[in-house]
Amino acid sequence: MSVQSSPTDMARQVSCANCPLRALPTFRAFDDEELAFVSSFKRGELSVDKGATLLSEGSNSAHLFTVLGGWGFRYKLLEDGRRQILNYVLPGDMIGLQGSLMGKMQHSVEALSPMLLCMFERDRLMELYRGYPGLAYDITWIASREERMLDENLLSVGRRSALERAAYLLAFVASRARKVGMGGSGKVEIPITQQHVADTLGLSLVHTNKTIRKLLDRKLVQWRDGGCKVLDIDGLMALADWTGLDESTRPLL
Amino acid sequence: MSVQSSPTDMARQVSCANCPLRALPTFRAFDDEELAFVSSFKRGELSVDKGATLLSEGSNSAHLFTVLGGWGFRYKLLEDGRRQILNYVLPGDMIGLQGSLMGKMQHSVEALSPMLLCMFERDRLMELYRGYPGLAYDITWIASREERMLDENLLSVGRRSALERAAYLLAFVASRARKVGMGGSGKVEIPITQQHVADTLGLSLVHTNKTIRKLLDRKLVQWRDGGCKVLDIDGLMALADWTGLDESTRPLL
DNA sequence: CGGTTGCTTGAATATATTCAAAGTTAGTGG
DNA sequence: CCACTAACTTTGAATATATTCAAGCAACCG
Repeated sequence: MSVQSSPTDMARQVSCANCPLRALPTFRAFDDEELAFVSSFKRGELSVDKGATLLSEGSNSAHLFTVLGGWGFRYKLLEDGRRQILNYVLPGDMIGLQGSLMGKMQHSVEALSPMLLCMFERDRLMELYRGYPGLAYDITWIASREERMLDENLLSVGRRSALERAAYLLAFVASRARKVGMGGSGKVEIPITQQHVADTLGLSLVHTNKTIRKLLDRKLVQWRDGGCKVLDIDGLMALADWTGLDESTRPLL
Repeated sequence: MSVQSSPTDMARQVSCANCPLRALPTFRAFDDEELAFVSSFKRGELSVDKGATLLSEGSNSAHLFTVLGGWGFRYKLLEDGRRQILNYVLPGDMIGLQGSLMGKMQHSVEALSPMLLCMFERDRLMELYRGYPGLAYDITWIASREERMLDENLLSVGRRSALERAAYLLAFVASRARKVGMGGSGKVEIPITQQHVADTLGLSLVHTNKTIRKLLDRKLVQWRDGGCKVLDIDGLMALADWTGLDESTRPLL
């Protein structure tokens, strides 16, 4: 449950070519020209504490981010405070794209742990589209991937039982985390509270607690240190009738 | 509840420049060059009956479509047959983009009424990205718009009460329909059954029926001819605490 | 130590599902 | 024109699932 975050003494700590994320097999290789552009597109790094609001609904953010490290989540609120968590954001994910394309943000993003982000300027997005069609295609691909994850989440909230939903959620987040090297060789530990789980599944806190208990009893997960340690992803997947994300590699901007 | 669909005697019935949809104020104006490319990108028209499956989960469709007329919906199934409707598709919407970008379809699309679609070849998508960055941007914008709608749907299914959910759904679909000229000067009639509503809201058919009854009692909608006539969109919006899609204009491919 | 945050529990209540059946409507074929 | 069917809507009752309310507990922090 740790994230490397060092004080921001320089505007540019990690060069894109040496980005540790890019070395992971999940991400497709970029050629030199693409890498050079992405490097120049990068305007700085942002590091935030756990609990920080990165982007908020209704605002008109001038930036676009790629997560370098840490965990976060996207959510929406109703007037009276009811909250729905839409998806989680992990290293390699892009945030703020919706806002960059369409003006105002329609959702908020909050950090679940300390986070380190790569910052891009939305104004240069058109330049990317003009000069780098391959990267433009990648951005559409990334938007489409988010859509696919939302489809799955909606299926889950709409049609799975509480137990299946919880199993799906934890398997889903843990398997995404694995792919970006979180948890290393051991088990993934997700830094969420049961309130976050409740707000993702569309259930009350009390009922979520009782549902998670069943997963604990089956030894599929452990709950500790204010987080969830996922012991048996395959078991969770079987319980939820979920076959996993069938991604081979994906782009990293 | 009618859709103009004439027999397909020619491969190309409507030229893009004269596309009746394009004339609507919802859609942004395209310049001649863009219009010429879109026209050349178009490979034909597809007209299908109510109930037809346009795209199905797991398949590897070679095509991309824009809806010219009629109603449809996107959905996913669980192994045991439980169905979740993810979103509705209306004239001006693009379908099959996810499949085109990422290979296999992860959801299915079915026609709710007779539909007329404009067909594009996925192989030429890269050509579009290379030669027409403005259109490439538009496609990303379209993907992002779908994501935004899914965010709203997820908020609704996860956090709204049954009554609020039903009100939101009908207001949402009706207001999208209005924008593309469906219903003309009168009230919008949505060609869905209560089973569709149930599968969208994540509720059982029986409970959905009892919930819709409350909307009927409040005279917000009427149910007839196997469809829903939306009488009072503002009333539905107020009930659901939903402020509407804040779109000005959007691209039409 | 006192305060806060997060987890846990039981009981009362509310919401939603399942089961079973019947009514309605439009369409089909005799 | 009528009987028959299929698809959709409606209803009531029994049951299951989930929420709310109300406490209490454990860990952590200043």
